[in-house]
Amino acid sequence: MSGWEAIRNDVRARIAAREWVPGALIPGEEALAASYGVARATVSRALRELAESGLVERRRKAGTRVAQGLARRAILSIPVIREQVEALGLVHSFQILTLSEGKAPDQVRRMMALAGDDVLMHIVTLHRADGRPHALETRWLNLGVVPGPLPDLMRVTVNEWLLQTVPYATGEIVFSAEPATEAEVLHLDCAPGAALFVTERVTRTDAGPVTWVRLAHAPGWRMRSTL
Amino acid sequence: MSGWEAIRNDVRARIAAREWVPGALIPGEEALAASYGVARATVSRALRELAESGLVERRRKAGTRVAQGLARRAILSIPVIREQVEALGLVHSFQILTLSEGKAPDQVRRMMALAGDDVLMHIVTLHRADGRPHALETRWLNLGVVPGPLPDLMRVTVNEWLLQTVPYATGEIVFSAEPATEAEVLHLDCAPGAALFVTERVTRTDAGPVTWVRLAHAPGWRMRSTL
DNA sequence: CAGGTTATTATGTCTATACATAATAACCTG
DNA sequence: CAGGTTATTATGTATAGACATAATAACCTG
Repeated sequence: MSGWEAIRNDVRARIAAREWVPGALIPGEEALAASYGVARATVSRALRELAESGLVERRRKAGTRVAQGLARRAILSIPVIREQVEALGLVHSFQILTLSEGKAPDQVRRMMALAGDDVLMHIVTLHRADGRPHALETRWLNLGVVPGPLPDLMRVTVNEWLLQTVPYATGEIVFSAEPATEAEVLHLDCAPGAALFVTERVTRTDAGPVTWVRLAHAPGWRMRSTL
Repeated sequence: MSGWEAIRNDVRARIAAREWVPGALIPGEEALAASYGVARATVSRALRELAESGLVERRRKAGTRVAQGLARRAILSIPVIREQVEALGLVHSFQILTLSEGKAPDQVRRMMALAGDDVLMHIVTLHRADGRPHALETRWLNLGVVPGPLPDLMRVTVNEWLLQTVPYATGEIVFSAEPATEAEVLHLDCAPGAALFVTERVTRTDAGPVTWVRLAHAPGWRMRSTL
């Protein structure tokens, strides 16, 4: 363990041990540096990490204090479905159910913040794990902002292709629980109204909105993370 | 915008512009430092941020390359329920339905990795937003590892008290969609089997597992994040 | 004393330099 | 040529020193 990590852990431990309670001011960088026998930059690095993880709050002149911000933070890794499935030791396969062009529904157009009445590509894909239905993907793709031609959609999923092609994109993601629609009952092979874990995602680049996708997972799907 | 941020953004933009495609090696820190006219440490800081956000991967001697790791990362902020509710402009209130001591069910004991047959405190709380049911919280609390006496549970939620008392804790969190149980139907005022967004969380300190909590949100709840 | 100006201070950033470390490439040697 | 040793290299960490910045505290001044 390198020096700044040791200091970060020590500060963490002292906060856990309630040596410094939430809201309290902890010693300045200079003082800590002296007490640990390191340079100020090293302490600074340690405290910066703690600030990024939300454990302390830092303000110029005011100093560093233990956060009483009542939030925990979790970093979610959102893998592509293939990796989700393969992580379970299962074989991933997929099947395109619909592939057409048209005007997206108003709700989708609003979430994508689409201005004109652009024509989007509409793709519905069923993902399987060891042959059993895993997730139903409904996607609208803005061909105007993706560079180059579409890939062979039989061989590679749109999502994986997008991650390669538009590697840096921002966006929003929403998680919810929704009762299975008729199409989902049919393709995911579940009971009508079954509780499905649904993620909805919009991604965009500077050039404009790229895609909107809704992923309905088969019943029993769990998304986990450490905090 | 400070220097290293400008460099981070420029590198980001050049990746977005496909000057460097996924998998490609980008120039070394020294070369970039020279081209931007800054010190190596400044470039290093910029690239480290990009590595932390998952856009590039760095390895000693091998250099820095654009990630083809097919995952996006999202940072979830998990606020306390009161803040969730107040963020919607509603008034939060809560009501303790059950408060007892006993042995937790095996499933909970397993998730908490409890060794002995410790007695835990069992607390069921109904949270309301503007008087309407918002979430049903089922909690097991390990009194052995929390310091000091319990607070006045009529005035402050266990969760907020824990965040103050045990500010640094690790844990796992699991999100899922589940059909409403009988108790949930009753207290959340929803249809039998309605799709509920459920979060399950275990937190622990060095001293041992602190708490296990299951939160079933009323239908329609959405959790959102940017990526 | 209210309101504005100035000093002070802790963090934020940057520099140049040095050495550590991990991973690869180049080199032997049997 | 296989297998192990050594050199090389890009990132990782640490250093002291400097200046920037934001926020507070102290000080005037009317």
